[in-house]
Amino acid sequence: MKSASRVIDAIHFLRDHPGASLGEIADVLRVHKSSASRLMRTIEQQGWAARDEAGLTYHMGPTLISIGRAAVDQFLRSDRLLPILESLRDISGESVHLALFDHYEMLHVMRVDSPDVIRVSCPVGTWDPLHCTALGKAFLASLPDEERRRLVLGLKPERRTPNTITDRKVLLAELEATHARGYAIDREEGRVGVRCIALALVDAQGRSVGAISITGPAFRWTQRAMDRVIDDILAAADRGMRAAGYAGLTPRRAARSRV
Amino acid sequence: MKSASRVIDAIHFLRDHPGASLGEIADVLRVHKSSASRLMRTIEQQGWAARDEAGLTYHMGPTLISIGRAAVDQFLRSDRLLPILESLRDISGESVHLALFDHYEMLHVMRVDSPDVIRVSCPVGTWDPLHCTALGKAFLASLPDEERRRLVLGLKPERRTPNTITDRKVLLAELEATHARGYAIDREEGRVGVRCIALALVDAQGRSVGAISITGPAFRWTQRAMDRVIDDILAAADRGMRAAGYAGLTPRRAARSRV
DNA sequence: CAACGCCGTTGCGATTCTTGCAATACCGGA
DNA sequence: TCCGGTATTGCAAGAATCGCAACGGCGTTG
Repeated sequence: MKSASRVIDAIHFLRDHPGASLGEIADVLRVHKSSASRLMRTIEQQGWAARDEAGLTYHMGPTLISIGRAAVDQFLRSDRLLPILESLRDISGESVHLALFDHYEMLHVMRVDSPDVIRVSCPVGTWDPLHCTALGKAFLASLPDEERRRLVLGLKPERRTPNTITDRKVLLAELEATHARGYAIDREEGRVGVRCIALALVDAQGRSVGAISITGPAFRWTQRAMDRVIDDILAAADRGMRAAGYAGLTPRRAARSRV
Repeated sequence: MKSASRVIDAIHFLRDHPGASLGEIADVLRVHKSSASRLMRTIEQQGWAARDEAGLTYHMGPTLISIGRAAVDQFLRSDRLLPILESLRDISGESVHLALFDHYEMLHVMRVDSPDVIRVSCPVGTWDPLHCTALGKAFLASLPDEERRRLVLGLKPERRTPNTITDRKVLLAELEATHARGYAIDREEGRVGVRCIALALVDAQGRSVGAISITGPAFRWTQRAMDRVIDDILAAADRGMRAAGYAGLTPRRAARSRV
């Protein structure tokens, strides 16, 4: 099924290279210019690509906006992720959240609450910033270097608590550490009294989609408490993500989970 | 370019029929089940489709989430829509906003301000509800009947001002009138002292993407003021949208603009 | 001013990829 | 165990696609 892949490859290329020319597209797809011309015309007619006035450069078409919207909807209705959240809650005893990257923030879309009377829970549908949450840091850390830098340099890391990282350079270093560690930690950086760890959610093609966080009150969800369960959490998350058709943890993270 | 269209048709079908089986997909695409099987496998490998555990039903894949996100980005960076907003501002003298439908609200993404010292302007990046803004009503009115009903019946029309429509049945009737009229009117339903008219933005394939509104203070942006420029506005919007690769106004609206 | 280079588009024959069929494999229920 | 319902695979026929070469538009250059 070669030609089907070509359509998808073309859209992916347009995503990463807005304003590409026909020649570039033909080059990347390894086809003749004439074939690329015919292909792009078809895609354009379907509204999945658009050209500038001159007809020389291609962009993603507006119809893809509604595609993405529907994809988020169906993603949420899918019940394949809930078991992951539940298993992480059972292991940790704390609330578990799933958030997607959306408009430069993390959008909370799914939640499983801690059974404890004292618990932390963020309403579904609300947004959290990237720089001061474990969710955001896990997501950022999972991105390719270039994209991560672009995002970090584009945001304004405003102070939320005394622990908030407000310097972009420090944040980038923290993201390096997060990447090496395999999971993100929020040490009361977004809200006083709240601590989280979070794991990036990466699809089978390696694209970062969002993150899953385990959130608890700082007096209980201490470093020691995290250390006690982190191996189980990493193992369970890796299993669950793979079972749900995602990439699972990266080799480095998986290595740690094998300890 | 038949096979390229097939991929796109398949995704569109999955959007409208989440959980479709292979048989249904083959049926819609007018191909043999075996071909559909091979096609869907390819799409699935690319992350654009996903199956349930049993492998019997298909859904949109998580990778499409990032596709949609990038499409919004490129949509905003495109400068083909700005001229439309500017021309509408010049005709009306009021501020013009462009919003996309996003998570059951209208997301403001582009703005051109009125030159007047007294003006209304909504920050880019903020959301407005569907039921009490011209943007939302124009978008809803442009949808197919079934989808419109589904959306309206799903939302909670909370009161914002004395003029807010809080009854879903009344709202549906208002949307019928909006559709017939060709543009939406907000009579201080969202904010006291603010009036708007809005036009739906529909892509070349007939999919509603968002809306464009012209917003002014109620003392100046009166029914009489609107009547004075409405024909010019409709004509300019129709021209501009078509030039930018969108559907332009519907025949009914266009008919009015020919008056 | 004409020739050139660069870009995207079109007509056409060769070929590659895709298709539909039939057979196979799988699962659950009778 | 067999049946009805799925999805998948091997294979030959066939159709859609490909690459080529030629064309037309546009800006630059000699």
